[in-house]
Amino acid sequence: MHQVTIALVAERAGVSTATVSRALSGSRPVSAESRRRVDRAAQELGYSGNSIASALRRSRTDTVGMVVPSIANPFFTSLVESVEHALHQEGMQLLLCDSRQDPAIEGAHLKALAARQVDGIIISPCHGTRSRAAIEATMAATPLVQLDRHVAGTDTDWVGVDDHQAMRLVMEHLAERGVRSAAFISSTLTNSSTELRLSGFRTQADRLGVATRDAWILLGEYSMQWGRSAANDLLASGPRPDAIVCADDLIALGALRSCRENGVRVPDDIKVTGFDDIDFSSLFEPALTTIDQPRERIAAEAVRLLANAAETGGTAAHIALAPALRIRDST
Amino acid sequence: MHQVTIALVAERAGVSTATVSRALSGSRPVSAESRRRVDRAAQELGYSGNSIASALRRSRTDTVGMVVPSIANPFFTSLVESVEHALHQEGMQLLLCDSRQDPAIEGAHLKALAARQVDGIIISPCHGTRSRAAIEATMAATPLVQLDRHVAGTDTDWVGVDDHQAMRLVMEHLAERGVRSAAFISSTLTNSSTELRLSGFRTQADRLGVATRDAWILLGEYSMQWGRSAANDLLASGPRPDAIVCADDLIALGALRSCRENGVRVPDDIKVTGFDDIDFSSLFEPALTTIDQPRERIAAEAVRLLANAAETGGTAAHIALAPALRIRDST
DNA sequence: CCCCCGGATGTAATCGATTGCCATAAATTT
DNA sequence: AAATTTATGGCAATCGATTACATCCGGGGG
Repeated sequence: MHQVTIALVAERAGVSTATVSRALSGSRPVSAESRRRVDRAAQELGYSGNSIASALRRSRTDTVGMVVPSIANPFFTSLVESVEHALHQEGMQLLLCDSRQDPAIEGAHLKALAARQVDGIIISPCHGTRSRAAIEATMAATPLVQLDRHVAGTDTDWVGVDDHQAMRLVMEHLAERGVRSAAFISSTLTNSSTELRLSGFRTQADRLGVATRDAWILLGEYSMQWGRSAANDLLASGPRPDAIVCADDLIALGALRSCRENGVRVPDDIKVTGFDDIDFSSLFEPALTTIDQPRERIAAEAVRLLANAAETGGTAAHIALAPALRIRDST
Repeated sequence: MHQVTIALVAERAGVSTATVSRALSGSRPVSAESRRRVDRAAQELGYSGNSIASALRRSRTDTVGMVVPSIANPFFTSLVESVEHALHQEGMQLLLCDSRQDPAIEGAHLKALAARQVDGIIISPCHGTRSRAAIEATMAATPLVQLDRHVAGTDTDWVGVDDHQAMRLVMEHLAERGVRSAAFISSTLTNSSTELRLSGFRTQADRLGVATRDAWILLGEYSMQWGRSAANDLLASGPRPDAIVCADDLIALGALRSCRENGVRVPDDIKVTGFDDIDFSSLFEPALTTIDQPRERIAAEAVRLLANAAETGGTAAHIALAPALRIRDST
């Protein structure tokens, strides 16, 4: 069966292709009579349009590309979901790419997205410095906004959460609960949010008189496995802190598991906090105290920034949304 | 800055656009000299191609669309991830759509994907009957494969797991563990896999002499919340079964939680099984006994089917892969 | 010495929708 | 009644890459 083209519709409706195009898109007024005939012809032929041809002509694809370090990480999953919803509302679609924490794959994805003429790119860079070259090459040709994290030295829009503020909420809450010493489990990654959370932790610990020590700063990766093994090490050796502050929920859930395995009671013996408020966190036992990132809003802002990118060629926007503390049973 | 076109490259290399196209795509031989000049010119100009134009001409987009009922459901998340990987290997990209369990949204997505001339569509239909019309309309124009579930009466390729076989593994395992009665918590959805799991449960219970009763068949939705509340009901009233068999891991995790809250010990007082083997299942306490679906292979097969769809116009393939039982602490 | 063949290249048509520009007709103004 | 505006509609160029077809060249065979 052959593709139903606008020309076919035009012929059947007894009008020109121009009129068909106008009738269907409403880009210019068309007589009621014409519209009716076009609609009917399109209906009868099952015309559904060819957005490729349309995209070529308009140089708009109504598509945005999104690149995340790992689709399977629940935090990114829910960002992807929110972005998809936001785009769907605007009649746009999502090209999803997984960089698998690899700057080379990430670069390839960015290049492919640019070649596809996407209207914009939303990216959570996988590396704090090695993602830079590809991002800079891409942003020259395509509107780009960084999500959650951003690469040092790049001048693009960014939307995320205020990490320092978040750590302040966490630490003040712990201090109120009587915590006098705390460990911090995070990732070795060098991206902005990872670094800001660590520096926020240090700053607030100092400010609130919460003791830390170098051996209590454990850097690995964002995963339950790492959280579990890091907490195992922590609990096995030396004095035990009053609290374990984790840079994301996966790590925290791993830490909770380790505590249980080691017979350390949470929150009585030790308090544990996470970051992200993924779905599982509230359903774990004990339910995890964590920072809720306003994901819907982050996604919506990102989409909005891309939509406006064409107009405001001006300076890059940095939007740090306010985090919220979700107090649960782990503290 | 203007788009760098093939014409620009041609001019700079001192050859025709035809030669540039041939040199870059290798579609036809080109002299070593020409190739060198073209490569250099492309390099210098930072030419990156316009896949929209290419797609229009070739009527291939190197894109497949994927429609899932819920991106956030960990099982679908991991299918999405696997599909993305498989596609990336083939140099293709993924347009991801979330139908949010709504046949209307699903239909709109399918229509949009068809209009975008995707090379193929991978869908997990959100409804057993109401997804049918849209799927049938779409499959006429675009290769389509259903994943995991399929809609009754549609004649498309399908890849999933052998649900009956899976239930047999679960029930035989439980019977071996001495289970004499079992409840089943599932979803009200009417899609194939939901129904096959239920009928498989019944068949195997009969065969193995495991007692069931109507009040022990609880249908709600695929979520932890439902699993928890269903198990609460179950544990609150009447005699308690030896085991709770769940139609997916989310339900099972909710059930596990309910057991703990109700002071029912797992696996001593009651055994619990899931289905899917999502990442969290092995990290929960107790770790969940469940069915591992070979997601990578499901994804790979789906992509392969789409790739071959053009050639084999023949009959639809139904590929039911073998499930594997993962025995853990919950039994 | 002429013809044929195959490799390399160029020219221009093509994919399908959009839109600038002009034409026509009807409505309104002067 | 003439002039001007307004409302519609059509023609054909256009987006950028691919490719059918034509061309050109040099070498081998007759």
